[in-house]
Amino acid sequence: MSESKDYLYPQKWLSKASTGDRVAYELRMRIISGLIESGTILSENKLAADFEVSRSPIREALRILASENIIRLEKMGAVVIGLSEKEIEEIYDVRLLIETFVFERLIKMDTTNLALELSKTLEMMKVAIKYNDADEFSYQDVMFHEAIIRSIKHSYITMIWNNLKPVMEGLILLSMRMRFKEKYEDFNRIVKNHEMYIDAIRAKDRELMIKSLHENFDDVQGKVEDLWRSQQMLSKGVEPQND
Amino acid sequence: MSESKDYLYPQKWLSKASTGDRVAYELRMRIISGLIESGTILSENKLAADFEVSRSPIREALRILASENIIRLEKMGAVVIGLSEKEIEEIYDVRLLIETFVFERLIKMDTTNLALELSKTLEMMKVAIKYNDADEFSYQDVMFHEAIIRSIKHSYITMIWNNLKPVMEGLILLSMRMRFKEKYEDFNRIVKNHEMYIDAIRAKDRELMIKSLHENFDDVQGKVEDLWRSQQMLSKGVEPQND
DNA sequence: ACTATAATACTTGTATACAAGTATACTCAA
DNA sequence: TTGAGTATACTTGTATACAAGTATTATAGT
Repeated sequence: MSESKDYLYPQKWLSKASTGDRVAYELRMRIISGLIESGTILSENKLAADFEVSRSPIREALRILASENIIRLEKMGAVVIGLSEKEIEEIYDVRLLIETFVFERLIKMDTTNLALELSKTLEMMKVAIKYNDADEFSYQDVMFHEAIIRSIKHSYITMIWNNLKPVMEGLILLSMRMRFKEKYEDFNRIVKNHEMYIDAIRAKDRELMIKSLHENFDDVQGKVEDLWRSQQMLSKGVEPQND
Repeated sequence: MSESKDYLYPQKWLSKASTGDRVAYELRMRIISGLIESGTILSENKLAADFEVSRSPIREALRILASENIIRLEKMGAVVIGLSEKEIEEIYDVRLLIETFVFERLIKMDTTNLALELSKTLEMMKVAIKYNDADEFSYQDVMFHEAIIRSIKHSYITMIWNNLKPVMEGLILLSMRMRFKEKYEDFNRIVKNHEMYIDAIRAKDRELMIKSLHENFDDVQGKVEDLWRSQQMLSKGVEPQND
């Protein structure tokens, strides 16, 4: 894990991660970005050689990615599933599903502290926009939704989130990096949308929340084609995994 | 993995499983059943010695159980979380959530084949009841719900199911073993309930489906206290993991 | 040219070895 | 008795070795 290649995943987010986790994060980004094409067969030995680590952390990484449904472990090799538009839609189905569930619980709770935390996070997002920091913006965006989901303290909803989060984060990272370069004006809408979400939580307004969720959904979902373009862009200079 | 202890998980279901999976299945049962108490700290070395395997499959098993939220990996050792009533309720929350989602999709599909498959599975359940085979019954019960969930071919809903399934299966196994001994009359109601579910799917009757789901929910959920009693019963003769 | 069989070069699964870090217990000093 | 510091026995993370199985390739026979 010490090669000189460009990494797609922000290295500073990995300060405490084990080698296995690092490999998983990086491999995930390469798969989501399309750098490693769907259908590719990954071998533990080749990956170990590429990342210059032993098979142990590679195996660990492959199990993680398999549990996220972006690869499939077979008898001989791991087959890359990747993310087609269908899968991305499905991810957002699940996000909608769990955030709707969460909101129903939130309605019965005191949401003052949560709303406050979300406001803070949104402020950070604004700063990230100001300083053109796509990665930091993505991080805060993910934290925004994580804060909402964790707030109801439902361990099995949190479990689903934990399984979904890495892929979501990857998607958001790629999407935001592209937009910071090409669609800077998008961020006004994104900020507005998050403000709407906070208002919905503060006011416990179910309709407003659904509206905001769906707009956020359309915001990412509708722009998938752009994302694929951006992936082409980001893929330059790094060679594919397999021959 | 060749010790002479009594196993809680049906060994014949593990014919093709790797050592790591076997350990995971067995450990999961011991945790769910309360045989290994919540709060216990599991060490890889001790587990490896107990199961008479190396640390590699043990590590694999621990990762699996951690992703299912029944243990928590820490710096020194894995802490058993287990299943309190809160967790069991949460599992059923999620089952309700995803099965409701699935049903909405089913309504837009041709459900003839699915209804047929479910009828077949239900027949098998009846045979299992007739021959007093709790494990076979549990297996078919799980397959019943799995068939429904898989039928919509939604990879991320399937992913959630895959994460939930092992724990659900364990709960059902323990619950059914107890009932076959103590509450045989329950099975009439369970069969009726599954028939209702099939009818709902065939007729695409949303209300009937919700009714059946909730009854099934109450059926297991309401009987948690019994389950704990049964766990005591099943736990006899096997000593705990830790000292 | 084509099939059957054997050799080979891969694959994963498991066991083991070693390194680095952490908690515990013990020793020595005040 | 109490406290600081050190030794020790544990822990996990990673690398490596080996075994068993599978696909592919090469070879021999027709």
